[in-house]
Order: sequence, then C-alpha cells, then structure tokens
Amino acid sequence: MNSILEHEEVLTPRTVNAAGSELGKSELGDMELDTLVREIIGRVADKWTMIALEVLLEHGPLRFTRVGELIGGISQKMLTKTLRQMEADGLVSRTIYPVIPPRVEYELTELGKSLSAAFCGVWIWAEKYREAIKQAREAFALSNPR
Amino acid sequence: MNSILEHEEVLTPRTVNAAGSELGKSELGDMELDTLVREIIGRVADKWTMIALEVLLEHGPLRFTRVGELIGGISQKMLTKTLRQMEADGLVSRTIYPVIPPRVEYELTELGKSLSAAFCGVWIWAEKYREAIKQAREAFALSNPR
DNA sequence: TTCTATACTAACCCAGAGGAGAGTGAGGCT
DNA sequence: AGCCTCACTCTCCTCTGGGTTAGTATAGAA
Repeated sequence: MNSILEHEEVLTPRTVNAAGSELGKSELGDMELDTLVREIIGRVADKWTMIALEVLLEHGPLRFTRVGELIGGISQKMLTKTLRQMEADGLVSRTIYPVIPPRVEYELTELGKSLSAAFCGVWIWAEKYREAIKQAREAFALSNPR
Repeated sequence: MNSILEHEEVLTPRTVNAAGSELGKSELGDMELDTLVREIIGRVADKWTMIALEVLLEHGPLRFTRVGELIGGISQKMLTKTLRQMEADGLVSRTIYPVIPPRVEYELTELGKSLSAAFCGVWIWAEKYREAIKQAREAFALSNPR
C-alpha cells in the first residue's frame, strides 16, 4: 500500500523529477509540511472556489440559486460540487430549512472568512495590475506570432 | 467588489446563469472590471503557477530543469506550458544564453514578485490552518458516509 | 564515432473537468 | 388535474489537463 516508491533508484527517466516524494523519512516533518501545504493550496486555489468565497463574503448567507446567480456562468453541477467541496473542507456551513420549496443556505465559516481575507491580497493585485497584464500579453503575442 | 447584477430578474432557464457574458454594453465598465479580474484570477490561480511562483521567489533565477526539480513531480510538458504562460502574462522573464548545452534562465519580473507577495497570505493561511482543515475533512467524511 | 547534456517540441493517450438538458419530490396555487 | 418552485441528481457529451515516449540541435568529451 505504502510502497509506492520505497527503494526507487531511477525516478527520473524523462519526468523532470519527483523530489517532493520521499527520501527515507529522515527529516520528513520538514518537507511533509511543504507537501501538505501544496496539497491544500492546490485544492483551494480553484477558480470557482475563489469566486464563491468572494461572493459569500460580500453578500451574507445565500441560498443555492442565488450563489449561482452571483457567481455567474457556473453550471449547477459545478456549483454543487464546489459548494460540497468547500463544505467538506470546512469553509462553508450548509443549513437546510425543511420547508416545502426546499431552502438551503450557505454561509462562510470562520475558516472560510479567514481564507477569504488571505485571498483578498490576490484580488487587489489582480485589479491593480490588470492593465499591466493586458499589456504584457499583447507584447508577448506580438513578439511570438504563432 | 461590486454589483455584477443590478436589475437582473431571471434569465435562467437551466444553467444557473450566464451573467458574465453580455448584456448590451449599457454599463460595461462596471462589470467588465469584475469579469476581467475574475479571468485573471482564473488563470493565475493554477496549481503549477502558484508553486512555480513560490519556487522562483525563494531561489533566484533558475534554469529549466532546476525549476522542475524544485517544483517536484511536474512533467516537462506542463513545466514548459506553465512557464510559457507565466511569461506571456509577464510574470517571468526568460533569458536564453546561446551556449552549447543550451542554457535558459527564468526569473520573476516585478509583476511576478508582486503576485508572489499577494499569494503569500494564502500560503501562510494554508500553513496555519492545515490542521483545522484536516479535522474538518475528517468530521465531514464521518458525518457523510458514502 | 558515439555518447552526453540541455531545453525543448510533437504525437499519443487517458481521466477527469465541466457544460447541457432532463428528471425528481412534495406541497401550494389556479 | 396540472403547474410552479427549489435544490438537487443523473446521464450524456466534449474539451482539456496532464503523463509518457520519442525526437532535435550542437559541441565537446571519451
């Protein structure tokens, strides 16, 4: 089960490397953290997740359809999946009101809010430098015809 | 940060919405910005991009293979693609030294560094709350057997 | 002569991301 | 009796993220 790569000598025919995999559990606490953090980043740094986070931060608790409207351009399927994922990671809470046209509200947890705050810098960055990015793209496209 | 949907009555057959498409260029400056920013976020909030950003920030200018080693577990193809994309967006500069085993160095531009700094908060967040996330996941898995 | 190192590109392939559309369940409105 | 509402789920389909393998160019080393 755990012998994915135990002795593993070659580990680099063509693939660049797998440096972040294992090295003998000598000092795993050091890079295990790095791996863990990267896994979290990889999961949380998703387009829909980031937008949902923003939407839920700005407009308080929201019901399913409303979240979708505010995000804009997301399919029900992805909305469900994203919200479920966020719930699983403890970023949002899901409250079901057992009324007859069903009513479900999604709200950021404290964890979700803190992540939102952390992402805030990125939103600001994007807004601040969008012009620079646009120009960089044009310049690149210009010098790399293809 | 602003109201994407102002009057917004229904426009929703099955797909939740498509607010981010077009509405008649009435007041596009308002939501065009939001759309733009989201597009940038969507492009930049990519797993490999974020890791590459971190790697390039920590270890100065790096050559191709070295970046791959430091990222760990990325294929040459994705590395090339990621780096090219970052170059196109003006996040890294690519310097070719015309020597015979070719030598190419990648380095963060000022724009790249600023993005890195913006993402810093997210890295810190991930490190700080990784335990909370782990617990949230376990709790969720426990209460949602399936 | 053949091998090596470097930074790629090209072709092939697979799994999963993600969209479109239909279906569902239960009670209230007409 | 039928239609509507909401929050989904399910199925079918396409597109892309991403891995693997192979190949290229060139000079120097063995």
